[in-house]
Amino acid sequence: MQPPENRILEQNCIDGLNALPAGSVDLVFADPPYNLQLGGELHRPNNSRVDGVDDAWDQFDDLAAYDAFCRKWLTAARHALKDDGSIWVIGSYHNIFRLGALLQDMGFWILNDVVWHKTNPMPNFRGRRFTNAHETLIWAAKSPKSKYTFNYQSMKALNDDLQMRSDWTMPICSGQERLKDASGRKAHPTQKPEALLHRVILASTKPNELVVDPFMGSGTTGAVAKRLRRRWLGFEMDADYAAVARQRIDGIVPVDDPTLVAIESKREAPRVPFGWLVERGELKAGDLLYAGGQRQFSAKVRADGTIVSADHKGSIHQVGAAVQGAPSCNGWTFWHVVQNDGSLVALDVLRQKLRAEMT
Amino acid sequence: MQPPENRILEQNCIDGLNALPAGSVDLVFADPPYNLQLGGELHRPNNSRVDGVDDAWDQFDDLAAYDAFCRKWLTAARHALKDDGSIWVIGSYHNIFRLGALLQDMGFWILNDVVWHKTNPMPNFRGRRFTNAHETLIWAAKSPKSKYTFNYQSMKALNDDLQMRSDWTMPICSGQERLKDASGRKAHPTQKPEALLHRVILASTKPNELVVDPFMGSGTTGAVAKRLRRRWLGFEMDADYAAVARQRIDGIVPVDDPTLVAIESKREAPRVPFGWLVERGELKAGDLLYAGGQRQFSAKVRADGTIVSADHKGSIHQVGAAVQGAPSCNGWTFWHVVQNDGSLVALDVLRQKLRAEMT
DNA sequence: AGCTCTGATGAATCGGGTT
DNA sequence: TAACCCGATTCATCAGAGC
Repeated sequence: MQPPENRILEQNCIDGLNALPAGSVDLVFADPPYNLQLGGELHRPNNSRVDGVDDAWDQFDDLAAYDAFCRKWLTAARHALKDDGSIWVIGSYHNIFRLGALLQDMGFWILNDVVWHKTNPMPNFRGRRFTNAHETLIWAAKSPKSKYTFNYQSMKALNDDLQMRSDWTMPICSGQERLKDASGRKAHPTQKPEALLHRVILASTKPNELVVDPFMGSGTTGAVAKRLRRRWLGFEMDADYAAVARQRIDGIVPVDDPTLVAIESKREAPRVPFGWLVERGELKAGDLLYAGGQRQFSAKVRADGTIVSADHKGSIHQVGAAVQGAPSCNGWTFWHVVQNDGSLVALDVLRQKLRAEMT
Repeated sequence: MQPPENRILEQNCIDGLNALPAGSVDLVFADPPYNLQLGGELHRPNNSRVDGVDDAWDQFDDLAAYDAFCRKWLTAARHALKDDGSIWVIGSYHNIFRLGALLQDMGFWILNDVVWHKTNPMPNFRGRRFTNAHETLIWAAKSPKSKYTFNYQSMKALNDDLQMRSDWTMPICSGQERLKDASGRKAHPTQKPEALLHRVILASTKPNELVVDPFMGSGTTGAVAKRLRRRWLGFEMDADYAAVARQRIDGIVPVDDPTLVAIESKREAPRVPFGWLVERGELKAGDLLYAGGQRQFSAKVRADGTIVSADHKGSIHQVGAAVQGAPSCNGWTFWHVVQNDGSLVALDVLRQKLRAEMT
């Protein structure tokens, strides 16, 4: 018996996966509900309202209900998966620990956790936490003995001939790629970027294998699978989402050679904030900075990377500008530190050193 | 009863934490061991994985044993922690999902998961997976209602005046910082970089607060806490590790000037009611305030520190929100006054002046 | 055509003290 | 306890208008 393929089934994925022939699927990619628990409304500092994910499909009574739901669809996915197949799940801190623990409890063998480092995340508007700037993927085989697929050379080639790491830098899905409905609003609240699925599918499947997405949503998995000449199957209970996804995937043209498809974002030269020099111990809180002829200006370094000079407090740039009465200042070239031999060296030199170590 | 402080206790942390007065600890930082073998011997996450595990039932036994162990020390940590304290744990994919799920099950409230992006990770020699290039930290409050400490401005300063994100780029601990034993070998297998603890402690504690590390190891937590003028306490059962850590921490010199490690929080700045500006004569009843482009909004100051704008009457915040039709407004930055030279200056600037005169 | 400026927006567990 | 009120808080990117 063959599983259905290259279709979206408007069906509960638990029933759908269980109905597939056992061991018929090469890869499962799952972007399940995250179980976000939003309080009231959230506003940006300019008072505009944040359009959060408060859809009914993301509501669960409690952690136990969420766990029970996940155990069911993971069990169904395990049934459908080949012994040498593998599974990817994606989530945030709200749910990823539930998913990871469940996978382990069920006998899956975690191969990697992968961090999607977002280049352009939404800020934390209230200043109460760190900017939530990443999501986590877990890649797991069905068992420790599984002969899972990993296209090592393809991944290395994608990464300028360096081993692909467990942290992936990519922008969120926006602009032309983001699907819109008739009224111009986003067609799906959590559409994933194609670059992410490109890397997942290229890493862990071979051409013509079957990729199944239990929560198809806007259809990114199907779109990328089709382009990369993999077979695919998706479950999506929401008819509107399913319609959007079908239309999207119909428009995809498979490529002749997947390795020719380059939709990866370039790596950037790392930014090095001044504070990192303090954290790293290149400078210590209390160290003195000098500037101007005859060391006309001086300032003291604080533990958080600000500096203090008489009445002025702030970043190296702010204080540099203030002591000179100038509108602006490049603190990296303005301020100097005394080296062991008594000579002065600009902060910029220390930054170069650090940057070299970080590439 | 006061907890012991600035010491390393060679004691099981479960007993040790339980013996501390309830609610006496401001911050817990834990780098727990990872166990895949029954029999009580614990292995660190980065050590080579246990080879003997090829039976799925062994895994389940090990996972259950590990969960039970973690539940015990987390329960003890919860006992010792203040209601408004917070906890950090660090781990890899082997154990971080167990820890995260347990924290949630026990009522902790996850604030962020943070990714330590390693600039120089160990490569994956066999080429069967992605290079394991990060570790994950979880930062959690004791409950959703907790008034945990987050030094937003310090973190922002540390990152060149941009919000600190949930992904932190740092090298692993090596070179001079890495502690060696008498024979030149590394003194501890999983010594954490001081930069990591610098950021953790600076983010989530105030000077002189108590930081406790249940698995002290080579003493990085104590070293950084001491340097940043926090009180600290560590548990370490291995006498060799404890000795190394004590010697290390003894050599640490705290930053000499307490103001260099102090936290500047705008939220904690002394409150200056708007009315004081009127009382002091900085503004007079009848003076006009302006806001918006082209002085779109205006309001008149009254003698009691309220303001009036057409139909709206009340505080600078209330009227600012009302004229904009916004849910809230910071009147200090919204409203401006005309200076002698005709330019506009925000009320916040006048407040700054007054605050400076009050110190 | 090309530039600048403005506005919109993205998986969000986003107050605290006083009365 | 609950109501009230002060007042702190955003980054990268893209679309579209305006020049």
